[in-house]
Amino acid sequence: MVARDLLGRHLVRLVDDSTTLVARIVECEAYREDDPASHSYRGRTARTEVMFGPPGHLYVYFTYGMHYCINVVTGRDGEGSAVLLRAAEPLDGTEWMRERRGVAGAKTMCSGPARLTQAFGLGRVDNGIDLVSGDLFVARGSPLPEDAVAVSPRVGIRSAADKPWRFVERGSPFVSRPPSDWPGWPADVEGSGRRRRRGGVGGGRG
DNA sequence: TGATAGATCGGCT
DNA sequence: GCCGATCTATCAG
Repeated sequence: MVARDLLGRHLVRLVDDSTTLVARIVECEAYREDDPASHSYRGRTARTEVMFGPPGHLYVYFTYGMHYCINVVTGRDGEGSAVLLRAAEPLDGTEWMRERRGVAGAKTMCSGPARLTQAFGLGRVDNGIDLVSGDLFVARGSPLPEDAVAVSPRVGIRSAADKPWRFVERGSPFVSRPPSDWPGWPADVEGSGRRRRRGGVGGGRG
């Protein structure tokens, strides 16, 4: 599975001659065309067009009115599959990221899909860029051994929430939300914390 | 045309 | 721990 294979690899962006951003991917989620939680589930639209394009491209989407998230398109041309990059451990270029993020701590620098996107200075304009020939790409990094990978249900979705298509590095402090089966994190997924509120979000227009 | 849900984060209590 | 901000696509009528 591609999503699992991305863990431990390095996300690299060449900003300019003196600045290179490197972050080690510690958390990601798989989204497929036949997956109700995926943007591509309802078919090809102008927004999800990139997802259906050839693999190795970047799919950037905007959500909740204020956040961008980045995905790596994995499916063949015409297939709407992608992997959401949820969290990473900053390795290099952290000062540049810090300016972008406005936070000091490394732990919260990239610990969330929107945070990671912001830290790398990515946005809507980067939607559809080529991850092979451009200045943003995924390097080999250090692939994780099998026993270092934890699998859990995905975060923040209602449909297909039972699908264990979220992959995280076991024990990493840089993940967005530790899975419920980690020691010291009882029942985080279902019980406490962020329940999806209802009725307060819709209707907004800009 | 209007209503609703959504792969979130940060601030305030 | 809870709530607000604010854009986009889809569905219903």
